[in-house]
Amino acid sequence: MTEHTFCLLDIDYELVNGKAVIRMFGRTKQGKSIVVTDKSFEPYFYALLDDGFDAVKKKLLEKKTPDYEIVKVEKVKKLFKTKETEFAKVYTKNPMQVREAREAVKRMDGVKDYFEADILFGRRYILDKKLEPMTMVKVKGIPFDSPLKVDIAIDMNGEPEALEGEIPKLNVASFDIEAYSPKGLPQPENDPMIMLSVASDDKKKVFSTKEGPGFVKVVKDEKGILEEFEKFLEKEDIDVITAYNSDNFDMPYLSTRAKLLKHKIKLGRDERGINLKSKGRYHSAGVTGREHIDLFHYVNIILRGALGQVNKRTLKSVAGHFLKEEEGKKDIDWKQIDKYWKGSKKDLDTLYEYSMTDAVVTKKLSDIFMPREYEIAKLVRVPLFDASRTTYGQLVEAYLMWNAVERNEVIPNRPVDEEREARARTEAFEGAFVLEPEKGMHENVALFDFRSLYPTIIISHNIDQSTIDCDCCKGKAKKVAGGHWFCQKKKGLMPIILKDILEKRVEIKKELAKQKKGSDEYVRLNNTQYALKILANSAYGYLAYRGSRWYTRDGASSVTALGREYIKKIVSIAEKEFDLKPVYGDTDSIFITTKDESPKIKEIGVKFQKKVNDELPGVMELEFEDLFKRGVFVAKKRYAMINDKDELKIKGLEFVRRDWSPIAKETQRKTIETLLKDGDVEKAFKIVRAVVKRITDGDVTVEDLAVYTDLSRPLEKYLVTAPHVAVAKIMKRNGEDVRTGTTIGYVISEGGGLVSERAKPVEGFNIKTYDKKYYIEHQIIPAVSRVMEALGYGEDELMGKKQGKLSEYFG
DNA sequence: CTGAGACGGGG
DNA sequence: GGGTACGTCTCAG
Repeated sequence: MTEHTFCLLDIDYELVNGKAVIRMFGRTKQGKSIVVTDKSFEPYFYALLDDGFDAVKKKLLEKKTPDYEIVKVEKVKKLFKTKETEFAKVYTKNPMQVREAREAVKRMDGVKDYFEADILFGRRYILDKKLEPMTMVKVKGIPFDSPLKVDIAIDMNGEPEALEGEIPKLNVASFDIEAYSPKGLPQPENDPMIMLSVASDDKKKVFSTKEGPGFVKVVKDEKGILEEFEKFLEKEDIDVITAYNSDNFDMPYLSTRAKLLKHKIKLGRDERGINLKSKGRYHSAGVTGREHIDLFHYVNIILRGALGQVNKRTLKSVAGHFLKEEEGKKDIDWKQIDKYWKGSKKDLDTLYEYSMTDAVVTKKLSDIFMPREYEIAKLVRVPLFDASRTTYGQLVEAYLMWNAVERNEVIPNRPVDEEREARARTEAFEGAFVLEPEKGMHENVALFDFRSLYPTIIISHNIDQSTIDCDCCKGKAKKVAGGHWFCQKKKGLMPIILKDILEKRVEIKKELAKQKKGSDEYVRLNNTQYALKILANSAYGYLAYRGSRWYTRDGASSVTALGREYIKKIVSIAEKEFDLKPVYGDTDSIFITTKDESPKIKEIGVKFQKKVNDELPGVMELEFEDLFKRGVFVAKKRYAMINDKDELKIKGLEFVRRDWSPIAKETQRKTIETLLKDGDVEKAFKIVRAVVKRITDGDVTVEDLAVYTDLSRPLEKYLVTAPHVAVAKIMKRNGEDVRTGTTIGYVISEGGGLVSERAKPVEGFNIKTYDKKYYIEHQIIPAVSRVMEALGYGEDELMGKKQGKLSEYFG
């Protein structure tokens, strides 16, 4: 018997003689890859009874069907809707039988319902054994010969034990592929892969078929590229494979190419290929024993809010956001990849550089993102593979689930389809309160906001599925805003875990303050507190999420009702008790200044904040956020601010979308910056007028006007003829090969009729024929008008139709 | 305003 | 595989 301590990377199971064997994959303290099997774990679920346990047990064990086999029934006590309740714990022979068994059991006399019959076997194991993915586990067992590609294989004896402590260094590699496709997005059925690049901590390689710089390893053919990748993963003993949008692109591509080349692709620690799954819009690609993590999910889910709508979620944009410039993505025009590939040696080297950089940039991003993902997986106790692909709601749910198990509470079922749909159909309830802004420019504005408003409301008022309108407090508990009451005797699971999350976060932030900025421990703690913040902020949404196990729509609407009450209350305190001027407020924040907009707001604000906090219940708190020297409020949710450090805070104004021309985007940016930095409306106005004049005078380039959009499907599949579709049709008639993925660049030309009828291809566009009126009225003016209107300038003035008060400048 | 349909990332 | 499913925006009616 040997003992091993390893970091739990992944968990799955294998059927051996009709029984499930748990497999844990990881890396030991000593840096060896390991698989640990456990043959002793049995699948089960709970049945809620309304008849005597013994009678039901007898019936269950007697039942003989080919679909499932009930091997054991035990009597257990669990908390069910806050009350201790008796359940039958029903064991089946293997996990796949649970689905059949649960329905049959539910149909039996004496059984009311089943519970916890929809939890994946590996996750069940983690929950029951109280393990945490991405932390250390100690096991004892017998070594055995495994066909898996691991250093150590152990068949476990006894129980696994979760341990505190650092995890060993994991072998992480990033990869990226390039394909040869003369037109449009590469199609794996037709277009070969020409190179694959990998980057780990100490290796950087491109596998391809042509000679190139030192980092290129030349192979015979495309199949050789696949084999070289497999060899790399095996030799470097890779634990985590990361890439960008690889669930949707690279992995399916590799899979299809391998199939066409009649090559059995083996990227995992066993002989199986890539396990591709597609559920609706979401795809996943897994390989046994290694974690394939697509960083795009992290960007798309976790960073969504942080990046805002302006920033695209392309690798280039994300790299630009997180990496220093010199580390950034090399950019080549990928429409030209085929030309670089077939071109001169210099062209080919450029392509190799590009391919290599893509893998390196991805690796650098994974160095930042993966440790964050580790902390998330650990906190919610879901294997990294799933945690990295999981939405906010599911993360909260996972956290509730392990807490329910720890507290011996029954986990509520997920809603069935009809219930889900019914929830989706219910009318939306009133959301947050937004204070109508005082439009225009303001100076010396202080911003205060509630620390975790919704979580603290849920905690303070004990809002939960199990506590809302409870029988035990009927008539006794006071109804809160929104008209419901919440149990005064028993705490609900959601308030309990939220309190726990907020307290943990405070602790970690204290600890963080003691650490040296940038140290390993600092980064780890910072990632943990970030993950806790994500969880806390997602809790409210989860209450009203239609797929939620702990759904309580009325609970969620009570949260917003209380939120409205609190924010209105502080607006009133600012006005009535401190004679301040609230200029804007949204949900949990308030922008205030003094009546004369003086710097005195700084001192008065301190007193205001203290007064508010004295009145708030325990965990609730109003915090000082920032002081702005100037700001322009345009409308609800649309404003731009600048603080003393000259940092800009722009919200809602970036309705610069991809169908906007560069000249419109640039004009909007310049205008806002000028307004905030100089506080000079006239100057901003001049900028707009100058651009309008440039357009009128024809002083622009095609690139100023061009909008680029990709075709997302075959041309004939478009039902609506958008401008880029119309242009694609023209290009096709001209003999060009336009297909899915082809980027269409177009400019709007002058003339009559629909915009789409006047859209012309960028290439060969006669700059003299652009539609001046369109670019002024539908591009420039809309981009700046909302801001300028808030400052008292109408569209007519902007366009110069009316010689308003600025005629002196342009007269 | 409401409902249906497009779209994201990837080369 | 004990999981069946996203959120946001635009445009037509």
